[in-house]
Amino acid sequence: MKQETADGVRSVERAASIIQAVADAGEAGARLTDIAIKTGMSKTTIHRLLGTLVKVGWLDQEDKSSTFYLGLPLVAIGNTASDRHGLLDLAAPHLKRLAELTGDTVYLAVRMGSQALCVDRVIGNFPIRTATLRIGDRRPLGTCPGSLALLAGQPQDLIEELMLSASHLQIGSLKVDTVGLPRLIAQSRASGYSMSPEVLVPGADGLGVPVMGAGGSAVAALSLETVDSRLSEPRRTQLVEWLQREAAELSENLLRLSPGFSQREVHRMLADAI
Amino acid sequence: MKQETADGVRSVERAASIIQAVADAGEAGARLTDIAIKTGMSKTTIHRLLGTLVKVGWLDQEDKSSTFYLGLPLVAIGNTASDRHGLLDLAAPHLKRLAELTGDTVYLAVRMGSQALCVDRVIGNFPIRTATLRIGDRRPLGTCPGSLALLAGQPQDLIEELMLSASHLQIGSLKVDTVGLPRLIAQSRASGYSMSPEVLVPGADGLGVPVMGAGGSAVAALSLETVDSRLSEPRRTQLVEWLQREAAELSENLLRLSPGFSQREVHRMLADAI
DNA sequence: AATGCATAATCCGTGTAGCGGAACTATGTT
DNA sequence: AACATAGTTCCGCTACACGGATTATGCATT
Repeated sequence: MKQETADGVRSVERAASIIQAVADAGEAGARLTDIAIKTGMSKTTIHRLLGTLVKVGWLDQEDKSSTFYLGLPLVAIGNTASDRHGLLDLAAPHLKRLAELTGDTVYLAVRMGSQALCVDRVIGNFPIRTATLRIGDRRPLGTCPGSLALLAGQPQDLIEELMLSASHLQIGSLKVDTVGLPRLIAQSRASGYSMSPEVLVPGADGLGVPVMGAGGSAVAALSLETVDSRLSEPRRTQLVEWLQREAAELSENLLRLSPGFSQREVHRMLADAI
Repeated sequence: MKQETADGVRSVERAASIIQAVADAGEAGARLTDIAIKTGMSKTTIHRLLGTLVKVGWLDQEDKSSTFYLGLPLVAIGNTASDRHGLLDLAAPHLKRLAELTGDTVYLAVRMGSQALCVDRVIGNFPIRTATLRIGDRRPLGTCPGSLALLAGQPQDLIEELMLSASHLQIGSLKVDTVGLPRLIAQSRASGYSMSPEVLVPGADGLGVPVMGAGGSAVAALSLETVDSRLSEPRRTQLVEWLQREAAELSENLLRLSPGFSQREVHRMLADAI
């Protein structure tokens, strides 16, 4: 065998590995050698690519030290990425309103492969604060209220596929309860909201609801995290109601403003309308 | 002349141009031809790079349409980028507290070249909401309260340099008042806070204070935006006091937890301490 | 100071990976 | 049906990236 299925621009793939390595290093940054160990690429190559990456602003070498950090321009890029179809702007008022009504922490998540990606959050004013997820954090679908709502809102065939997918079975320390999951999904669909399948943080718990897009599947999820004592019955029904109302409104705005239709389809529809 | 000073990995530079082009296109995404027009590169090259960029997850081609969006993994990367040295985590409680105390919108900004980059914000509960900046937005230094505080907090020689820098004179529709700026900087330094040099959004105004890092220069700025009627005197003094207190605490935490010292220096200091 | 050990920067010959013009296909428009 | 526009594939040429070897730098230890 020559190369596996290597088609693609090598340098760019390598550059991506480097960025990923630096991102994994987190707030502390990474040095050339760290990256070499992590990626297995030769130091020479990394050195060359580092130069380019610094040049384009994706990496940053503070003063002239040997530690590299992710470049600040990536902040703007990342934020634009999370605003695809204007979702962030549309959802912001709903998140804010929920956080005010409930006092708890509210999250907005979208699906990224077999994971849920947290793209926004608003922390409420209730004195005891629970804020487990940060923007950019990922969870395997089905392991927290939001990601469960997102999963349950997918078409059935996709659910099967996602549950089977190997990467889905275990990501980090979180393992998906493959056995119990179908029941949880059924429950979510029946009741219109999702509860946390297992307690991740002792004392904290949450609720999630799907945000429907065109085609009847979930494009996002709104979820809420609070101390478990504040999820008991009189309050829970109220919370679910609020979440569902905001999700419905958001869904409506999404469908009106950013259709999942191609330009051609829109054209055709406009033509028909005239 | 052969090539300008072109050293660097071409493909990666090109890939960066493409990502930038897609980012500039914003929430609506970009097509191959759009990118070709914007970057001036040949379609073949773009096509090849697009393939790679999709493969590494930096671009996303929804279903199989011809529109490319920024990949969701960039959200996580961008967020890590803004958390350099743990700034985001350290600052979050202060932002939250300020937003609660004041009811107004609070921003956290850092310097990126001759611009200020907004890396976090919390919208307060006051019924009239002003939220001009979004996370990832940039402003030339000196054009808004936060960026002015950031500028005034730099060492004098850097200020001169930044004010001279051509790119600084006009970015987008914002033009820096080069003439009035030195006075504004002096005022900011004397009073310990900055006011908006000019009104960007009618009826809205703000205050900014620097967050000091090691070496006595500003590493970040806290700022606050509100309706101008809420900035008149009895209240303004109170706001400045709150901002300065939070900035001071944040500064202290920054110095304690994430020093600008190299690993060796830390080593030596620890050794001395024993 | 002197030595030793990392890590980072530079050099350079080799081979291939990336380049882009042109031709082709697909899709929507008049 | 003919046109227009956007995207894809082909292919030969060369510039460009590769990585082993070498040198330079910066910190710790003696």
